[in-house]
Amino acid sequence: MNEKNADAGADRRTQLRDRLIDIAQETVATQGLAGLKARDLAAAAGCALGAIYTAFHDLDELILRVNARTLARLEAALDAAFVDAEAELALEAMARAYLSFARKDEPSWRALFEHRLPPGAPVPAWYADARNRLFSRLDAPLAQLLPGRDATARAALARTLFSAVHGVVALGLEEKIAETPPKLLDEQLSVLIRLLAAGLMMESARLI
Amino acid sequence: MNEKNADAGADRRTQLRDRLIDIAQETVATQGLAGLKARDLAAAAGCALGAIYTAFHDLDELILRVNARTLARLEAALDAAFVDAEAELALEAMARAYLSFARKDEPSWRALFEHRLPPGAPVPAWYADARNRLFSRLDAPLAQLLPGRDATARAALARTLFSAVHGVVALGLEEKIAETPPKLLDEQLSVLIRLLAAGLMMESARLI
DNA sequence: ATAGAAAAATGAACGACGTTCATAACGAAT
DNA sequence: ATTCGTTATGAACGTCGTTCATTTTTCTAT
Repeated sequence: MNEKNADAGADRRTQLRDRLIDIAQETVATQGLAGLKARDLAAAAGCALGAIYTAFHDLDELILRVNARTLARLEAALDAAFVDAEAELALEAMARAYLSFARKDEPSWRALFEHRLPPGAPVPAWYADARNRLFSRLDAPLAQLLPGRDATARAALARTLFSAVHGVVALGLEEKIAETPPKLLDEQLSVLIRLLAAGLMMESARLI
Repeated sequence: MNEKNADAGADRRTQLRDRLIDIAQETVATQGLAGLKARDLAAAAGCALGAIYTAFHDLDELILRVNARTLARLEAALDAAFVDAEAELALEAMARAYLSFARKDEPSWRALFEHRLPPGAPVPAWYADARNRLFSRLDAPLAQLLPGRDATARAALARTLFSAVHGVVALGLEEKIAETPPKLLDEQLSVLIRLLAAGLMMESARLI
């Protein structure tokens, strides 16, 4: 096997991979994770059923790729919302952006948390990286609110705040747990940010 | 059909229902929702495969029954943790109890949020009642912290706080999203409660 | 150009799943 | 003993993800 052959093969495989991810992304966006079926996917991609398994080890791997793209879009949404003003405003803007993203792309967003790998399967490093980048978006506002804290403490705090916002959004959009009217959910998020920001300012005062 | 027959039939059916729920509960507790299989369930209950569908319309209905029991145990755990002392202490105790329950009964707890009904299927009223009771546990501490608020506002706030705690616990235990070391997760929860309680006290001051 | 070897694509087949339904087993009344 | 309405049964169905023997394509060497 010479170089040209290897490249051609890798190229074809890469093209198929991308096409499958594109289609799967669209399917998950419109019908949710449960709507993703190997046979439909192959039909939509115009390839054989077995071809999917030449591009990916299994559907879980494909789903992780789709989820990585969702994470990237979520990152972009948070970045777009970031306002370089007062920290509480920035935090509120990003929380609103998170809720807005979850509402607009609910099936894709939900897929991030619905999907589970088979027991014992390790999380691929490239996926762990993608989700870790999410939390770091809160670092700048937190640094402004708590100039005294070191980076490690800030990172932990970023995770805590992100998780709290996620919880309000997740349960708020979860009709089986707590169907929350949209207006009330907006209000809940505002209240949460207000309470947390007030708490952070007291922390800050306590440190000085 | 006379009364005795009808009663006997209903009785047998009820017995089978309870037995199936018992076994499903045990299966979910040890192997998670994904471990619940109709054939294994029938084998463990010593009944025919089809008998399951004489007791329940489908497995979703059975899962809702299992989840309702989990909700009841969670309620009991929160009640046991409730301390009738200072509000912040009560809130922290209940948050810890939530985390502790999720850790101890992780597969069952996870099943509460993993399970989705088929699209368009309404949430049964008895299930909605069971989950609504959860939030109300926070009402007493909140009434202490914010004596000025009416019951509706308190209920909304209870949902917000519960959701925030849930978010920290859910993402903290979710290895695919953010594997958090146990000690750090304990710490995150403490910080969250501290921040929220501080925020609530400022709200309270602002109202007076 | 052509034969032969190597690689890749194919889709029928497999096993597991939830659910259904024709059939069998049962019990009560005659 | 016979009938008849109920209930239980598990083989069978349709769907799913995944595999792998076979076919098709692609490349190499003559």
